[in-house]
Amino acid sequence: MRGDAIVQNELTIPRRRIICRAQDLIDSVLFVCEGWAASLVTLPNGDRQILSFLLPGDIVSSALLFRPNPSCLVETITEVTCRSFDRTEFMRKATAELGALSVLWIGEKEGADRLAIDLGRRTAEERIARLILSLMERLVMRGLAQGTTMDFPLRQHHVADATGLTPVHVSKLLTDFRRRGLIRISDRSLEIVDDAALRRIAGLR
Amino acid sequence: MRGDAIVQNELTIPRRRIICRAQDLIDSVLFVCEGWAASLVTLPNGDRQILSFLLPGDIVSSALLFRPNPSCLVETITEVTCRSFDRTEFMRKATAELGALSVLWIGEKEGADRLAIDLGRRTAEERIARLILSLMERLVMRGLAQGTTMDFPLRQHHVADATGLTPVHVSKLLTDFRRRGLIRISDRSLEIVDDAALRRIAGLR
DNA sequence: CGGCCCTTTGACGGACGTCAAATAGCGTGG
DNA sequence: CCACGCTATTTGACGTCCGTCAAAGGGCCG
Repeated sequence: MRGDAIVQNELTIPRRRIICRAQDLIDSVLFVCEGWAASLVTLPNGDRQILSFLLPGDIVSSALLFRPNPSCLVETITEVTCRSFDRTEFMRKATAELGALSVLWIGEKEGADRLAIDLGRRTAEERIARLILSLMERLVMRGLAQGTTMDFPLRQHHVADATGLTPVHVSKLLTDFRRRGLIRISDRSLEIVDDAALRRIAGLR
Repeated sequence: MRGDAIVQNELTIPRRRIICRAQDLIDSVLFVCEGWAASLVTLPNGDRQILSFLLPGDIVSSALLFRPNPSCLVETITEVTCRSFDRTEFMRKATAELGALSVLWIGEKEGADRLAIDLGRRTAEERIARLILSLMERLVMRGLAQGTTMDFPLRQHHVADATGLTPVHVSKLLTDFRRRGLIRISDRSLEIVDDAALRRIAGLR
């Protein structure tokens, strides 16, 4: 899935900005190069559910590979730079590599299923621990973190929106995590101090 | 995606039986012809989360299109008959029709996202109402229900496993729905008596 | 310095879970 | 057809996790 030849352009988006809406018509495929974003849904009552965080290297809504209608809102968290490709052009090249596409597909589906399991069957503590660990793991896999410390641009309301909780409860649990010496947060950076304990809470052996 | 020529065979599975496990190796693609099944995950503590119900016409785990490892357990609810196709053979034919594949893909992803939203942000009442309405809708689309009445082979523990609730709480809410004249359940069949009210509860205008 | 957003903290309430016991169905075998 | 046993469902009392509300600090930027 090398697409260097068909780069449409590269663009930079300020933080807290909407990249695309569910009603938009988008004829390009976007990949995040730097920064964090989130794809999410907002309910009539104003509640928000973040479906996934987009980190550098992620595709913005793989549904856009197949049709121009985004399935949900995508919003930047930090400033984001990304590359856009013409959709039909991109798919002409990608079709040959169905394998790479299927990896994308399966990865997204597994992520969505994991989220459902967390929200359906785990406590607030478990959900937050799992969120932290999964973000760390994804960043480490991409060489963007060393294993115990990572950039952490999320506000507590992002954590709340991702875990199905309220910002108030997230605050209580995060300060509790800190008091128990599990993590350290300062200056938009998060350090996992007691990895084993955090994994135990997350239900990972 | 017509595959009549490559049917491997047709098989019948009794109710309450496991079709495939996450550790299995399956080199065929299965489609449900009759009956209901569920794909689900079980946690170490015994909790279960149903990720989707499989109705006649559904593919059993579309991940199996691309690799032989199921991502979760699939279990029959009623007796199920299904058709199996050789995976590589099936994909050879399907690759030409990327459009049909993408419809499958997007449908599954949307289903998974809807589930996460329900579990993260909706009350027990809303979740159950939405489950009933979505099952009805899917059956009607396939001509398997007339719009107000459907076969309903689910036990309350299935509803609980799908909505992230306990069987006890599901029982209380279902009897409440019945007392309020919203639905009628008898003899493994469910009738929506007050569709408008049920939709209102579900948050669908 | 003032305003805004974010975080923290505490008191309180409600939705849902847990536990337990009673009842109802349902299939099996006598 | 009845007896039995198992599994589902119902119901009530009670507990707890998490939400709501409100107020009081931080931190950052003009």
